[in-house]
Amino acid sequence: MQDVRDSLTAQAGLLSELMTGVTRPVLEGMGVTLASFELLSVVKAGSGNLPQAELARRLGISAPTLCESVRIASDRGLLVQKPHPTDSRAKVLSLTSKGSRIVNEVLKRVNQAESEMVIGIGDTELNATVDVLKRINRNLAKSLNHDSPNRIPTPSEKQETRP
Amino acid sequence: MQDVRDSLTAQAGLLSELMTGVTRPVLEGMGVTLASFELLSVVKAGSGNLPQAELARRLGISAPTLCESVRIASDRGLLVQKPHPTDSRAKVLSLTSKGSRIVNEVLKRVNQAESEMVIGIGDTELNATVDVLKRINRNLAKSLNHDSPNRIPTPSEKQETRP
DNA sequence: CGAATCTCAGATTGACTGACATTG
DNA sequence: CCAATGTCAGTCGATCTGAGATTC
Repeated sequence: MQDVRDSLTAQAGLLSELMTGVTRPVLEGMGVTLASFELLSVVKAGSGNLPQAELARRLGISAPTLCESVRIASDRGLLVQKPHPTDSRAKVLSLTSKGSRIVNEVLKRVNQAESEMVIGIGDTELNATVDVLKRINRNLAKSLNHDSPNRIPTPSEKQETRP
Repeated sequence: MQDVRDSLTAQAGLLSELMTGVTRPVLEGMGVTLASFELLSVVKAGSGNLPQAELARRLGISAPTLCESVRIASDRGLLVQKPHPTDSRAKVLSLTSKGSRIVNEVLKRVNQAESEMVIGIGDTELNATVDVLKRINRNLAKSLNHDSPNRIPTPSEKQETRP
């Protein structure tokens, strides 16, 4: 039966969808879009010392798009741009207290939802599930890299796709 | 540790992302957007006898958005509109052979990826994983309905949110 | 008459490519 | 001189809300 594989992707997709259903109302209540929140998250993860180009890479968006996102978040007082300490082409981003507060608030709500969602499920089962998902993702990533080299290239590794 | 819960959502999200990474290049190769493909999928699932309003509900988009999507897909010869047999307000959609061919092609590629992703994973593990995911989603859906009634209402169940 | 279906018009969001100045 | 960074300008795809015509 293909049903198992099929519902595996379906259930994983549903889980993701439900989780964004958790974050969406929280973000709306704070007047922040999902795109802005994702930006704030990677800025936080980068501890305020990553240049915009690297953040764009991590978010999987283009530099101009990030630039616009930064402008919006900056206008709303969620983050600030500072010159890069050693490379004066680059700018690094860091969260304001307001931006930081928003990220923490959303993460708190997400953690709460994550606690609720595993009620009645044992640690052994949970670990086994995560393990299987990881193996599946490894397989999937391998088969992706195999027949479609869609990776986001870091700028130093450029190659001619066609001469 | 919260790591287990945390990586659960992360891995589920990654799986979804990787799967869209599978479909995207196939769709691009056929000149079809993801939104169009999703429309074609639900049209196929509805066996060509669902009115647009119901399709919009299933896709979670508004009627005008669906109307526009239909126009695009119709212009490209992927589906056709026909009058509803009994309700002359409504129109039903059905796939053209071209639209049907595209859906089948993408599904074939998805099935192939799904086969590859479970290599080396036993049936028992797989079934257990799906089972856990289903339970998690049930918990999550319950907690969502609880503190934010965000369901898409079918038009006959309307209620005043505020008088 | 109220409700449902579809469509048109206008606005918004988030992404893209291309071009450009500045700097490494 | 070439590569990388950030930004501006223009465009596009997918969504929304509001309004309207038609039909149940």
